[in-house]
Amino acid sequence: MNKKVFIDQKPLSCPSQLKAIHDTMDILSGKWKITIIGCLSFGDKRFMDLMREVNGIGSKMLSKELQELEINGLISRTVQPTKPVTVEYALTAYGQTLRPILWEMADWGHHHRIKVKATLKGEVGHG
Amino acid sequence: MNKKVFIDQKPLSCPSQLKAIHDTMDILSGKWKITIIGCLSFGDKRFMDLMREVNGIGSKMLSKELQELEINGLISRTVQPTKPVTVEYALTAYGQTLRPILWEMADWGHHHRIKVKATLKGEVGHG
DNA sequence: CAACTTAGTTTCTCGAAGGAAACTACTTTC
DNA sequence: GAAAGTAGTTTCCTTCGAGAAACTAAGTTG
Repeated sequence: MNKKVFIDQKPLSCPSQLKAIHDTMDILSGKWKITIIGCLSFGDKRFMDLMREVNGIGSKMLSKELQELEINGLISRTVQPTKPVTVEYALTAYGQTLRPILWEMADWGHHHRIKVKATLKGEVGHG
Repeated sequence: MNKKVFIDQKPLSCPSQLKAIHDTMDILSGKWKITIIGCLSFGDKRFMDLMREVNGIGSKMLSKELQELEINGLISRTVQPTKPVTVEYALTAYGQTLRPILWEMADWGHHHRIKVKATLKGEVGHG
């Protein structure tokens, strides 16, 4: 668990590391994937639920993003034998393993916002 | 430091968290940013060094990606008074704060690769 | 059988991302 | 003064990501 003590000193550029980072980025890329994952982190959702909750998404994009997430094992798609048929999407246990990454990114993004705000203020006062 | 004990239970979808994650993703997006950051994590580099080391990049893209990284404070650009003038790019202390994210992503991407390989083997043996 | 719901797919379109090659501008070396 | 090295910029072109709207398909209700 104190692997980071070492990690923080090392360069992060061995080609295999970069490839791995890019793989992760690719899987999370696309305008809606992270929002969808976030949405499903609250609990299972059906297609129409996601259409309503993911603000601004169209059915084509939702369908495409869900397919990609499913192919990568991050979410599961279960057809329920209801009438009419409904489809339940859920974060898989594997999808949950993204949490550390997503929290690190949320954390960094939050700090970045604060830093940018501070920089702007500094520039206004200065120039 | 054991914030994660709590974090791992919570959903990650409060709009502000998602916004922060997307901010981070945007800053790291672009085909070459991560490779450039990785490259600079070994030490300072000049424009032509990066052209040589970042395989496949063109001068237009390198210039553009460097500008964006500089705007976000992740790298610094220093004109050296040599003849002919050279320009040194370096990871800033702020750029270094991306390390935890990048290592989490490298880690996850590595595990994902192993998992995908295992899945493929399983499918071949099975069907 | 018309209207509505669920869960998508298809088509058409536009703008952004990215690449190749040529060009700028300055300086040193031969 | 031509060639080569520095650090880019500009132009032109192609491809990819994404959106809007229409359409499919199956079942349900009145």
